[in-house]
Amino acid sequence: MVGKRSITETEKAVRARLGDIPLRREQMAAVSNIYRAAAAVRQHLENSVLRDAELTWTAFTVLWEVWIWGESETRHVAEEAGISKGTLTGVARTLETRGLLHRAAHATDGRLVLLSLTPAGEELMARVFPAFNAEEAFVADDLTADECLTLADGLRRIVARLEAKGEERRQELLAGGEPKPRRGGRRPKG
Amino acid sequence: MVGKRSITETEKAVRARLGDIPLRREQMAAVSNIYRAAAAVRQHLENSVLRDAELTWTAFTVLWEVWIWGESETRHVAEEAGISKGTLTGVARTLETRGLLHRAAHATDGRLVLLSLTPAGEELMARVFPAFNAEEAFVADDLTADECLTLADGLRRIVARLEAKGEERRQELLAGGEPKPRRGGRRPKG
DNA sequence: ACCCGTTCGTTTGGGCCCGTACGATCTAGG
DNA sequence: CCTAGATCGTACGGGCCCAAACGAACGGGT
Repeated sequence: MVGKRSITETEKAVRARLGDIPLRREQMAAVSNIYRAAAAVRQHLENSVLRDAELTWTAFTVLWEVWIWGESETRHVAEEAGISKGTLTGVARTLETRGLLHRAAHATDGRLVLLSLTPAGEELMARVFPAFNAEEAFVADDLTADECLTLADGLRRIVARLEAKGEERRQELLAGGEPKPRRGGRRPKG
Repeated sequence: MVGKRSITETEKAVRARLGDIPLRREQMAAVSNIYRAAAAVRQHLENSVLRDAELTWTAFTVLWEVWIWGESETRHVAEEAGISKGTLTGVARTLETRGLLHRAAHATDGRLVLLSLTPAGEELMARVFPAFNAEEAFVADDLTADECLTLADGLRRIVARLEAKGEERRQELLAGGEPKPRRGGRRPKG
């Protein structure tokens, strides 16, 4: 599910594949392990707690944001959940259909939509979140509390670096070539 | 894009939301930062190197596996890439249409399909991978090499724990309640 | 040769995901 | 007022994603 070849084995194959290209091994090991760990943790939670509650990862994330912060504007929920506003429209509709989420108009700004949990949504989160947190603790249970904090700090510094300098970096990389559109996305009106 | 509220702020809101439930804060911080970092890194790479090459994250992962390991059976590629075999069928078809991937029958086992890169695929990877690796190095550039190794080790231990005990744990959690089907997935034949 | 359980990759259905286009709405500046 | 620009959530198109169902192919046992 996460790959059965070891990091060491992979690095060896990479060096064999292009021994001339200078690799940054430590950074590569750290970053590629972020993907592996994220996928493994997500899969564990999806196949245990979330499956039991019949929630997808994203649906849970959306409910969690609204649960913690209370009634929220959709753009903020999308931002916090790390999904596009277009995606949120669909997820929110699904959750509304299931009677877990409520959509309401803003009192003074007619463009805004506010999301809040229904009583059923509140009940679900009160039941699911403790189980979710228990599994988060389970996956990290081979690490001491100190090691968890060290890990969290290293990851936080990567996130902080990208928030501070990511956009600038992407601009630099694109300088010269026009920004090709990502595959997918609505076609021009013509 | 990754959320503008701090971890500290979030934890405070969580405690306010359910002060009675005992949280495991260190583990929670470590694990939730894994999601944040993974999403931030993936988004950075998708919006720079991969966008320039007109590749999605998954498509790149599939090409990378075949590039590093050479002609491979599809089930192994899916396993290593961390996607289901059904997903791989679609991704491989897309890449085949674009002339980057080649599909061939196995010499003796008629069930197997072998994937390999076309010359165009080889050329693309030789150009894209160095840029990809450079961005992996960029995102971790605030960490020393030692810190990268510490980070990689912590993440590796989480992955190892899940590989060793994840399945068993999920069995324990399901004991008592029948395993509800994940949302999505083909309906039973009835 | 013929079963029969196993293992492939593919199909299918439901859902997530992004980025562009779009219409409704708000807000400044005249 | 009124109009130009900004910003909101939604519609849409293309692609990814999973799990169950499926048919082709394998392989051991008779």
